[in-house]
Amino acid sequence: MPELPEVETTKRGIAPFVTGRVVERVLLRRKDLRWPIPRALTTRLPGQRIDAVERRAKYLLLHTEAGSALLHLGMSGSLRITDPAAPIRMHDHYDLILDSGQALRFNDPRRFGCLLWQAPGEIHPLLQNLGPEPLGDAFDGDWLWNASRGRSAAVKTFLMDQSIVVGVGNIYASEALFAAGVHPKRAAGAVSRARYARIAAEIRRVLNYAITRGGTTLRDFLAPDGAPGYFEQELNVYGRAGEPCKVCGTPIRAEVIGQRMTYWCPRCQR
DNA sequence: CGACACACCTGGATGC
DNA sequence: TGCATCCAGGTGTGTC
Repeated sequence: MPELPEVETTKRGIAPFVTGRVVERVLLRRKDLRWPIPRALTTRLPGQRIDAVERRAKYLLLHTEAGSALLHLGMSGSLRITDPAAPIRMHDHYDLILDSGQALRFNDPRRFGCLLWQAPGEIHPLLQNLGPEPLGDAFDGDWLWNASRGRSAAVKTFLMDQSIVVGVGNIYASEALFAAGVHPKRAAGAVSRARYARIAAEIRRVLNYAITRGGTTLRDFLAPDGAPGYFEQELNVYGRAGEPCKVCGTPIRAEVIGQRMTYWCPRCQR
């Protein structure tokens, strides 16, 4: 799925087309994705103007006076701006039809994404236990260091915990740890304050750089204009098992850590 | 509370 | 070519 850079790319892609537009109609082609789609999407959203688009963690929020549509792309979801009359493709699950004559169309083969509703003045339960934004001011090495004391889980698993810091998924956790020179299996609680400063800085740098490249396209992900992400060409370790490290030439290792395939250079990362 | 296994779902790649 | 198997960008839930 889309991690933070892909969701941010999606946000930037749709914002100019949906901000200030009125949702004329919500067309659902199925009644549930990961969870049932609440009635509010068809009873409250139509007729509302989208005042702003926000990304929080890997979620997107379309804010209106009556409440906010809460979207998640799951593992394989993508949003496109399209002509509502454009042919429906396999796994096109819903359209938000706008007063501009265009539609925001969601496609998601695996249906791990969701479409939910947040009432005005409320914070949806899914957003309540999230850690800080990695590109925001509340996130730094000291935050990670403090949060990690006494934790025995692998540092890579720790970084992917959305209650610690949001937006870092399986690709960027491996990439940031490579950039920081930290072995992904090291216990989170055994990583020094200085090394967390480096990890935090590399998370920021890698995410920001990936955003400038339009994210990473491994198979499904496309920006709302249909463009793939180009960060794949910049991956140093993810998906490169057995290939030489771009820094030292040592074959990249791969192993499942915390149920997710993890990649690292055994020489550059300690 | 933390750590971990599992579940959800489809499609593409791989191997026989 | 056909079929079985494995793997995939996430994350809530249940168990210990």
